[in-house]
Amino acid sequence: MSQATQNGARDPTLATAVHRRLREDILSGRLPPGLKLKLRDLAESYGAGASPMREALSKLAAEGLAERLEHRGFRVAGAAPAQLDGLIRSRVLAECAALRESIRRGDAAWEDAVVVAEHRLNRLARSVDPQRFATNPEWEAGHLRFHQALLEACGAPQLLAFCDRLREEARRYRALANTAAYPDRDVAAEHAAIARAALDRDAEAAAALLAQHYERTGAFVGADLGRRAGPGETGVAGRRLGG
Amino acid sequence: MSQATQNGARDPTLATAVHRRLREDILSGRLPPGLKLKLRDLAESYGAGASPMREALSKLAAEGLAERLEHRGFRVAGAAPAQLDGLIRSRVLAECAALRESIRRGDAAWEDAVVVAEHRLNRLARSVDPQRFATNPEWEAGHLRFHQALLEACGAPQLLAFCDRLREEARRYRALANTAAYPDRDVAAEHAAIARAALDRDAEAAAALLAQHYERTGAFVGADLGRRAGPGETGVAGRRLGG
DNA sequence: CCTCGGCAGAATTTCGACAAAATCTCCGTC
DNA sequence: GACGGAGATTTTGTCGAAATTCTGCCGAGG
Repeated sequence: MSQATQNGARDPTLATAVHRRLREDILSGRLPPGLKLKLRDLAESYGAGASPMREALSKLAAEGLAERLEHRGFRVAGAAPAQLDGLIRSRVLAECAALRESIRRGDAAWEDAVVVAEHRLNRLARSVDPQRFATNPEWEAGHLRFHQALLEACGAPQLLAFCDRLREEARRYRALANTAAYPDRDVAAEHAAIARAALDRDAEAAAALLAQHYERTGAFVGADLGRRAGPGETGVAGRRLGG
Repeated sequence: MSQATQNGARDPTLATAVHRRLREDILSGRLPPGLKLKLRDLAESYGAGASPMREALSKLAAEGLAERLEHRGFRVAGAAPAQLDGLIRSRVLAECAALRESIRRGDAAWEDAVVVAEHRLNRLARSVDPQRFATNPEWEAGHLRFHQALLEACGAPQLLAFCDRLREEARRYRALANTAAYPDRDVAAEHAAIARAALDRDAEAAAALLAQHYERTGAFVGADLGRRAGPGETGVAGRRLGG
């Protein structure tokens, strides 16, 4: 009852609360790639001691969102275009494999879930403002659910968890590039095509469409990222904390 | 100079040393699935304070080798036959996807690496004792290298890291089942067939052979595991630390 | 002018003690 | 005899300080 605030008293332990906040700050791009994460500053900034902070950072490092340098602390993971390439490739390979298996094993309940997820996604507006593009959290959640539903029948929990992790990393790159709406694209149509192919049990077509879906976004984000950072930028330069 | 012992003073920090030892103890089966990991006992047992121990456990939980129960500490991850199924399926899907891409992208250097890895593996004895089966660490390392070499040209670092993690989890199940040599199998021939198909750029055949390679081992291990635990065993029962 | 060695300063890592939560025990009651 | 609850015990989670390690700087030497 008293857990009313958005992220207030929901976390049972300080370490998990700090982990969640820190992760959100990295994923949203508020903490830029390569930033040195000084324990003291963080502890003060997030209002926690060194122990929970350290634990949160350690977990983040295991998730790939931070890097650990022994005896030299932590830093936010780099985000160079080359790394984005590897990420996209990992995503395409992992998700296509999961999708193929899902199509092979999926039953009627899986089909229903895919249909429902796509329907709900179509009911939501991509942007909260019809004039200027501004991401709609509900649409993002629906989008996530749709892609999860597609893979869910593959029967490989670890692989699904891995796909979730890669999805989050990809979200970070999107936030960093701050790419607005993509021109010349009809994402709803792409989703519809993927769903149709999956429900038709056409694994090859569905995988190809899904791969295209991710590679297109990756190309846009990569171009924007490269434009900002310039060629040769590693994304791990030693920037300092801004606030 | 003083770093003579096998795993003695190599780790720069206590937390990483404890993490390594704890992980090895879980992977080798010395710490059985579902075991409650009490912080005090562990700290005493491994000769470290609570902070490094906690950090190691947190990392282990992120890797999937331990489970975290908020305010109730940690326990060794379960190892039920059903979980093994999911693991094998994840492995087959992930590694086959990586192998296909590796075959598609691999250059001459990749081919060389595969040939060399297979050759070296064949030069090593599977068992240190020709009479009674006892795993040869060198063969294990060579085996690991061979499978890594196969996938290495896929250009997806995250996916490769994921495959490494799944390989370790699989090793844990093998250790738990303590399966001796597999009857009616010629692993060297299986490896040779996989390598040949890969070098011939026959992605379908190579993936099929690799999948068979893992599924066979999985079936043996699963059978042994089921025989020990009995049907319905969850593998997360609350056992206590033995010493 | 450039390089090397050592000396402060800062940061990370670890320790031991404290506070909060969960589990267990034991007793009274139905 | 079984159930439920209050208190004691155990265990986890957190804090602040000490020890160890890294970083940057300054001066001596080539």
